[in-house]
Amino acid sequence: MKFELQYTDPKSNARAGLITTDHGQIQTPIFMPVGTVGSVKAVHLHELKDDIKAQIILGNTYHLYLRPGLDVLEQAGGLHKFNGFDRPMLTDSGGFQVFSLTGIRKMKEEGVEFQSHIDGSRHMFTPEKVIDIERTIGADIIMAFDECTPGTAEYKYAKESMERTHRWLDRCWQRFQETEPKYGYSQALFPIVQGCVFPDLRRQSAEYIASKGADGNAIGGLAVGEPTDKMYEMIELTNEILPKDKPRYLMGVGTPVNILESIERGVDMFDCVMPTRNGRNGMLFTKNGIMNMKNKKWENDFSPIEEDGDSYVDTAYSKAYLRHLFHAQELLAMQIASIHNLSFYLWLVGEARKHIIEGDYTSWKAMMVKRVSTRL
RNA sequence: GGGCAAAUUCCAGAGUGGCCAAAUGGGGCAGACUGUAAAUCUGUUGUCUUUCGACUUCGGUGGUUCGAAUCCAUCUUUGCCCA
Repeated sequence: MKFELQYTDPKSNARAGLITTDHGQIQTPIFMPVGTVGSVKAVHLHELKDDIKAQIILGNTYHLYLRPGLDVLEQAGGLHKFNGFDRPMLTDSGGFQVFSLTGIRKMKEEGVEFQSHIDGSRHMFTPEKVIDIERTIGADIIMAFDECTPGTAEYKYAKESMERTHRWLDRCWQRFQETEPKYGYSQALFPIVQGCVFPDLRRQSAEYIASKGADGNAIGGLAVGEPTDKMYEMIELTNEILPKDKPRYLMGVGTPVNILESIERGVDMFDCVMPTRNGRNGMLFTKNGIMNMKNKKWENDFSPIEEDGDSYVDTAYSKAYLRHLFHAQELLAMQIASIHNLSFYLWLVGEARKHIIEGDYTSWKAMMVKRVSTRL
């Protein structure tokens, strides 16, 4: 994997770049749709590629390991062959599941013992095992196994957690060096900065992560319960330390505003379930603000979903029709919402890139932040 | 024509003397959702009031009772059975 830093905003830390993988290139800043179990929920391949114009999508180690399982993935020849998405992919390590599956997992120095949310069976994830699984899934970018520390953690816990994540990183790194890709194309391992909301821990973690000299670096443990201004503060001080010539990936973030603000602070890559999950639950993000499509106010509004939207669904369907589909619990509602929201997110980061290149990112961002956060 | 059963808040449907403005489900209205245990979850759903609370409501009418959605009479309507 290669990263070329193409433009840097003179007025902020925003950057535009180009990532090259064996499955193609990614223009940054980029938003990566989440496809946890190997599918971006409610979205077909041709919609994902041609309409949404996804340049890279995510998969999840924990979920794919449980189902369909490593045998199937290996027989398929990796996830790209299995799901048909022939562009770059990234796998999350299961570190987020360490955070989200509280109650059915046990943390140990060796790793994490999980109970499957599907059948309750017990599984042990160690850093080594996670790398092995990620080799088998075969994403272009694979994430180190970390603990996503809750944003509300106390200092003592946050420190211990961060230090454990660092030790796990060493083990991931070593396993990664000792093993080869399985399917004939290369893989890059991204380490993850933790440290919760504590500046000294964040700096310490960023320095440790930077010292690995990885092809790209991630910022984790944000948007997990801490105040938004804390999140921005952590991004800022982390990005002062992370190398400029490598892509920076802010994991799991976020709202359109979060993304615009983080781009300004030097983040290049994003992923979030928000456009798909919230979309399935009736929330649409548009250039002009946020709509809850289930609301009565759209009942008789036969205007297009979004007049100047970037996706064909925006003018193909009306607000009233989409509201009807949600009320009728039609699958099409979730499909339309997902396609719309992902198209919007990809449009947003694409516009951000244009404005970084044109040199007016900060003023454009200030205007956009107001527009996209309006409640319609 | 005769017999039996039933009528409850938007719908279905509990409730058979006070703890009932009335369970539960649906529907409606609104909210939440940030590396997806999420096509999920939460709140609310008679009127008025900021709260306390007040008022109206369980097919109609009239009773019994300190007190009725609940008991009695009668009427209306609906369903089932017999002819």
